[in-house]
Amino acid sequence: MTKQNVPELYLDNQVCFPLYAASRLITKIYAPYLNELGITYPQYLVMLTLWQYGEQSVKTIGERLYLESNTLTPLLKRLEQKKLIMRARSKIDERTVLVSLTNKGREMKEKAKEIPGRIVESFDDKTITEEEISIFQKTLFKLLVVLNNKRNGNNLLDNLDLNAPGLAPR
Amino acid sequence: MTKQNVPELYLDNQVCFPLYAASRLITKIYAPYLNELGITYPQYLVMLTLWQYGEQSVKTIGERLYLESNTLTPLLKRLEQKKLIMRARSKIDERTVLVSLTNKGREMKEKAKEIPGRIVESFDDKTITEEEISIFQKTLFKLLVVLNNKRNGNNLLDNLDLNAPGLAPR
DNA sequence: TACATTTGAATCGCACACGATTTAATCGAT
DNA sequence: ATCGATTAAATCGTGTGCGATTCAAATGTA
Repeated sequence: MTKQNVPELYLDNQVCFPLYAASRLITKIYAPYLNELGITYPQYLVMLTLWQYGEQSVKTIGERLYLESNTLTPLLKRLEQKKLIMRARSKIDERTVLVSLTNKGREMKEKAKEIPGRIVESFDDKTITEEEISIFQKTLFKLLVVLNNKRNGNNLLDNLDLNAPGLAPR
Repeated sequence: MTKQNVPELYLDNQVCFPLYAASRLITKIYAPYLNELGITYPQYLVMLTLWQYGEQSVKTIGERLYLESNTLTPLLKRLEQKKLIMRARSKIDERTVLVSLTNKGREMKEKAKEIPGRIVESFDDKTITEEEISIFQKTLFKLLVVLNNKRNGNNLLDNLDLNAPGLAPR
């Protein structure tokens, strides 16, 4: 990508805006399904990390979702109000708040399991092939690594948690 | 293929979350450059549409950015306070509010022109090739079409404004 | 052991997003 | 021409995001 071709608006408008728009539209696709569970998309992501990894600190959740306490603390309080999670100071390190699932939170996982399938169904329109999505996902993943490293001001790939929900299988 | 491995979890967690995360990280990349101009990323997108198309209604801006008046009205009022735009009811249709650039808003374009190049520079790290980005952009574009059609509940591609900023060149 | 530094959450203020509703203007079928 | 339906903005309430700051706990170093 030479400077010459960039003049006005390549990555800028060709990628950044569509990414921003697609992200919002996808959240809207989830909304009706998540409404049935009574949670929002960001809250769903927190639940996903808890279902996958179990009890963990606010900081750890933040590293996995690329969010910080200023966003997570209020969000977690809302999940707590809904009796889906519990928050408790760690006995070992009083600075740390450990987040864990309640029974109600664990039970929600069963209902939530249907969601991915229902989302994929709604994309089953042959416009985009599975292979295309696969390639797309790989680049998206790389992009996330680059962006995350820019943000942290280093060149290590180590910073990306490969086990973050949705970043790697399993 | 067991339920566990079904591509279901695929689009869901493999694409949706990274898309959400990448979108936010990209906004953060823009922040320092936009700070120099005193505007936010969504405000920058509105300015882009005005620079590209000139005077247009709130509804039209919304169609181009996939936003509605509940988001745009307050945002436009902030741009108006900054003396970058003007808002005026249309004489022809009193329901419509026409948004246009002030001189200050027009002048900002010159400064803003540098931004795309500076953004692209920060991606010039060889991790992602130009071809990869090109393919990525194509799929992203298709995705946007599919998502937008889902949202509007029809199968026409016509709904997507191919001239939306960043969706197609020129 | 003191004590400055670092760290993890929380808090604060502002700006989106967006579902739902309201208001005013226009359209359209009779 | 009338009046119900539609349309464009605005308004309202809730929930993120995030930069900046605060606070308390833990850490490192003299």
